[in-house]
Amino acid sequence: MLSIGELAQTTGCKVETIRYYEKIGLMPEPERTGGNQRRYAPRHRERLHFIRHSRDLGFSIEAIRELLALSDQQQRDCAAVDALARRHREAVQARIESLLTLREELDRMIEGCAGGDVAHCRIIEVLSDHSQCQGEHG
Amino acid sequence: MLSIGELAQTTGCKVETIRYYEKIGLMPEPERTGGNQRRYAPRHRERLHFIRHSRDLGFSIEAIRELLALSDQQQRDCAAVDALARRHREAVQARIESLLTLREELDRMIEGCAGGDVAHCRIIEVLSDHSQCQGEHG
DNA sequence: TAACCGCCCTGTAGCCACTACAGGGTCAAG
DNA sequence: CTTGACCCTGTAGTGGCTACAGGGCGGTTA
Repeated sequence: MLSIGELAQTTGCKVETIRYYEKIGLMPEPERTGGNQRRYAPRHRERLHFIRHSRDLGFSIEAIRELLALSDQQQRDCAAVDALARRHREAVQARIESLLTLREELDRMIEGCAGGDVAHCRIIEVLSDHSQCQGEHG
Repeated sequence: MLSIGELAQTTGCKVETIRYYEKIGLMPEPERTGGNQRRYAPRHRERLHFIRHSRDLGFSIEAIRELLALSDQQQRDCAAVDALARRHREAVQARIESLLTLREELDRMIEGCAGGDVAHCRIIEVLSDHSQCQGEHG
């Protein structure tokens, strides 16, 4: 049985975050010592690993809640899991595309800056006026 | 002179957001009618355009605060503006790279899923175990 | 002039996913 | 038995808004 600090260390998760996951019902309530301190069994460690890894892969708390519920129903078809993962993949893809557009606009803006004083700064000028951008962004 | 609703319409910014920008000191306090309603001059519209465009380009509120302060000092050298823009560009670049890594892991995970039941779902398996990932992410 | 209705006002609370305290209690080593 | 590292609960803060509640204003119509 692990204390919350030990669990935190083995999972790379902060103590406060573990308590937070418990409060929002993502982590089950662990046993307690006589002095009211949490003591975790291996299954808690596995679940926290699952949560942390999913978070690192960008899944939202609500998505993880669904994934956990699905992973508890071992005999059901995994189509719902697949759909969730694909939806998230598409969201990541969209974010990448919008950041690439952004980077282009930033590059154009920065390249345009030839030094000198603020009154003639290309960056300030572009920021004031979106029509000087190549395309849409944001 | 524009009412707050008119200003919102011409800038594509919500009314609440304009009031929020005023509260945090990003927008200057406008004049008021006898009945205490805000009335905006053209310079407010320009400033709000600057703010919105900067936000769309991903600058943080604090960065915009600095950019606005710098753009008010027309005769100073624009090196500080340039540095701010470049730093932001690098942050965007880093974010893109981390999302690309993420997308790769998600793709590998999704491709690995051959259907069937949750007990044998590759996605659930990888989520439980980071060592099955190619590299670091998150 | 009164009524109407859409707009405006302030202030507060909520969103996400944590993080950071304050003010106290517990556990294990020495 | 004392020390000090850890743990407890509860609340408030982060960024950048958004969404009310409960009231007031402004301009048009009757």
